[in-house]
Amino acid sequence: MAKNLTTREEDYSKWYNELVVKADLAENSGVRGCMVIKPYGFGIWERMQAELDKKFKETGHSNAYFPLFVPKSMFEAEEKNAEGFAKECAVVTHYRLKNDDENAGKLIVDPNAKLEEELIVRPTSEAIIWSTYKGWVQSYRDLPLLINQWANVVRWEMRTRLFLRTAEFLWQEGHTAHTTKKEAIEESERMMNVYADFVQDFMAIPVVKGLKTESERFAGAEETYCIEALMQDGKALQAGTSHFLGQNFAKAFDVKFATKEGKQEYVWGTSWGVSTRLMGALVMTHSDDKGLVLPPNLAPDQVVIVPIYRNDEQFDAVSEAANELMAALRAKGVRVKFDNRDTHKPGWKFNEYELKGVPVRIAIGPKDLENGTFEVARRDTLTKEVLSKDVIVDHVVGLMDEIQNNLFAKAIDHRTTHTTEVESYDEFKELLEAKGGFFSAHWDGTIETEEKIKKETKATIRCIPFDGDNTPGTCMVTGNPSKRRVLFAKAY
RNA sequence: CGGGGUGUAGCGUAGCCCGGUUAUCGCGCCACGUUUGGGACGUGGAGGCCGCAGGUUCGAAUCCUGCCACCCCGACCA
Repeated sequence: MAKNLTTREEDYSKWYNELVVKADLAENSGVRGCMVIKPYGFGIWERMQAELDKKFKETGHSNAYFPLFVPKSMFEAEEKNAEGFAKECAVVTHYRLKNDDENAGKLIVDPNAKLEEELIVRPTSEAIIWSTYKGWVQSYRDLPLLINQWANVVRWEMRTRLFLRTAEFLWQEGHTAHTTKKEAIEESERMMNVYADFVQDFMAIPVVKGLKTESERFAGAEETYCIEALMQDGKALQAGTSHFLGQNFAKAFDVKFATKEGKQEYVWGTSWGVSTRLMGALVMTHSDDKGLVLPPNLAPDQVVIVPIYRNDEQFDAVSEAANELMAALRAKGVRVKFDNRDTHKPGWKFNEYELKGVPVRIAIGPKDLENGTFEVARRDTLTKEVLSKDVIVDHVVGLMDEIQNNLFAKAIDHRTTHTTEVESYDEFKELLEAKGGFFSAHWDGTIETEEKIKKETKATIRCIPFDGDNTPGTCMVTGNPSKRRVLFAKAY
């Protein structure tokens, strides 16, 4: 393992790539664009899953699982959605290999084993799920249908980066069906709020809730709700989306229900998802030049205890104190690891756990035993203090909240100082390059203007914020009337 | 998918232009000893289809062709 990370200042994107690999989150695999998520990275993802899954259950959803493959004819049933994903679909055309007669030991695709109908590897599951819902829904009594699935999906991306954009990624996708438009819209908004609460409270990442413009909307949706986060380098990252699908999929897959009055009506749908991309957001929001910084809620190990000793007697004495402390902390619900490996020195371990972002490190040595103290180091502030036996447990328990809150506060502060209200297009262009971040500006609401801005500056409208400034004004580009300010940024 | 770059031990690299002893160095790894409060030191050792496949040549890490993977810049995207 190399000793130092490239700094964010030197090369932000290199820093990110190195950090993800060196902190043991993930690595590239022998398969183009596909990553291996390593145990440490997967441990963090599992914590996200557990919390989200709990929230989904609390809001009435149940998990189910649908197939990885979607027959082409089924996939293309909802035209807009199919078109939107067409360019990035992996397609299965054959079902068998055979020995290559001209090349001993090699296999070739058996030309006689061509599928009658190609199978699309799901880039998202609306098609297969709605074709299934047709059989599940007959009456208003079957509604609402509130289903979530944890799955992998494949989108054949040209340029990939670990977690941020990979050809295969893990996510959850919720798919619901409702009797009324109002109920479906409420569901879309509810799930956007569930995501926002999760990302802010659990991941300590502040987000802006809003609505996507028509051009940024999910293909096949009537409306896309989103949460947008701002990374340390001033680029925005879409952290989650929730779609109101109207009756588009119901009509495409003929999902109708009998109302109380006995009339046949199409159901109203939603879908919503967050992915392993959140891992990228986590890294780019909190981490520093020394490595990963994890909020306590997500850290697989919240506290690590490092023993310091010169001989077996000291090790035994220190271990006893460590085990005692570990038991006391665990009793309070803190996830603690005692690193009693004799194969690495304390200094090596200190660096290792800083790289891996463990929130709190406690060192115990002979001096501490003598004085009845512990050395406590915080990963978020990189500060150390010596605490007495009597207060250590309460203090560390308190640190969990304190660090979680501090990380969120720091991220909020970064976003506040990197959100700029601009009045003119010149000012926008200048500050976009000089400063980056979010820009709150007036826009005339047309696709043409949005396109022009995107072409000229690479910035896009991240969202029309819900809690933004709703006072009318004039578009910074055309001078035409604008109903409200929208949020611009360069995005991942 | 277009342009550019890279690929040599687990990691980082020298050598490649200008083909020719046993492929360089550092980290890591293994053994033993001394060490242990911020990435220890000494001694000894192991580890290489020079990305893969062809070709040119008496001879290829080095030259040529194709392929694969990764990185950067575009187009596309969560």
